[in-house]
Amino acid sequence: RLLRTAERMFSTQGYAGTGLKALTQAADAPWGSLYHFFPGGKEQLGVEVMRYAGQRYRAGLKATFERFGDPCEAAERLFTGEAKILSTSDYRNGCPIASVTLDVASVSEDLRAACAEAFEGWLEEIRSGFRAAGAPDETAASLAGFILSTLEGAIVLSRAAKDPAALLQSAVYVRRVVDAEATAWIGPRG
Amino acid sequence: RLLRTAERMFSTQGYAGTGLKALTQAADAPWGSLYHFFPGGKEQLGVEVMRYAGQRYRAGLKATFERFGDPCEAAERLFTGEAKILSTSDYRNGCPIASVTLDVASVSEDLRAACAEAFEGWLEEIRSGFRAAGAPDETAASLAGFILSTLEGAIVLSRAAKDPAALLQSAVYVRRVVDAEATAWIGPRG
DNA sequence: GTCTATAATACGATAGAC
DNA sequence: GTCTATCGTATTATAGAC
Repeated sequence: RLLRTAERMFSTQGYAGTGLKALTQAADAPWGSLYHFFPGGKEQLGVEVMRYAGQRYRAGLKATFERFGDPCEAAERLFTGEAKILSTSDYRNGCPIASVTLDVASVSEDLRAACAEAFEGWLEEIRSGFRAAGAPDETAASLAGFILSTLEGAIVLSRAAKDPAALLQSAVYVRRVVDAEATAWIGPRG
Repeated sequence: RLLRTAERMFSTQGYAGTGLKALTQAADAPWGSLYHFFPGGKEQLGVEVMRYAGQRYRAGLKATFERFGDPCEAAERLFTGEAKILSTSDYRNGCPIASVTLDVASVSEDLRAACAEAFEGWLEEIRSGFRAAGAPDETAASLAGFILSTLEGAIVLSRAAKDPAALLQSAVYVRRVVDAEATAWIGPRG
């Protein structure tokens, strides 16, 4: 339960902005239990939260790509889905990995590596979605990097503006890119 | 000088992770001068840093678009240029606006608005770059949102992985998108 | 007016009580 | 083993000395 609460607080307040005292209070957990479960302190907590959130979102990605047979449509849905999530949560429910990355990438090497691993898992999931549709390995890899980059950046812009415009604009162009690439391996649309 | 130092520290450590004491120490400024220049405390400092950094980077964007007559090439250079900046700074020199946004977008309304204004200035600069080349207003607007989203997200992924791959992969696809769009308003390449 | 010293508080971490 | 009380430090903010 601490992990789940920490994930939410990291995504809205960042890593440095989330106090351990406030965390235990929000999770209705006693103060000592934190250092019982995480003897390594805040850094260990952060690493495990990155792992936890990484797996959770990765499962969501997998579900999205399995739900829509066409990976191109799945990619578009990532953007429109996130737009809905943000607008219905008053633009608070962002990406915990991105928040922690920008806070600590240059401060804690362990945490940076944990963030990188979480992102890598997402990239692998997106890659496999495109490979399953017949895309070559290299194409799937660069498409995944492009899609996740655009998605993460659009979340940042949308949260700053409290407006899903960036996500919706990006959705259109990303869809266009993946559709165009798809014609290269499945032939002209059909 | 405080603004310049704070911009750098925000971009590497985030807003919450940057202590005012460490800031004055890094800027070789006495402790009291901070509250002399910024009576509103840390929040006012943050707002003014966002303004300062927003204008600085906006000038850089303008210079890039003016340097390369073709806005499509300018857009691509934003990515390759940032890739060089990151790799030569050991992936520390990220985007201060994005860092602060993810730290405080849901905590301080004033700071969130300042971040949004900074991003909006960049978007306007990119838009004007494309409008100058003949793009319709709506096309320029959605292209700008897409480009800036992808750039910001690619910076996050690159910093986490300590690898410019995300930026370079994104550069290819962004270039492809803007080139394809350009044919719609200037006719087939030439 | 510009800076040093200090106040009040919250932080992360560690003891010891049950 | 699980939780409460406390420690030392760092934080932001405010006084008062020059």
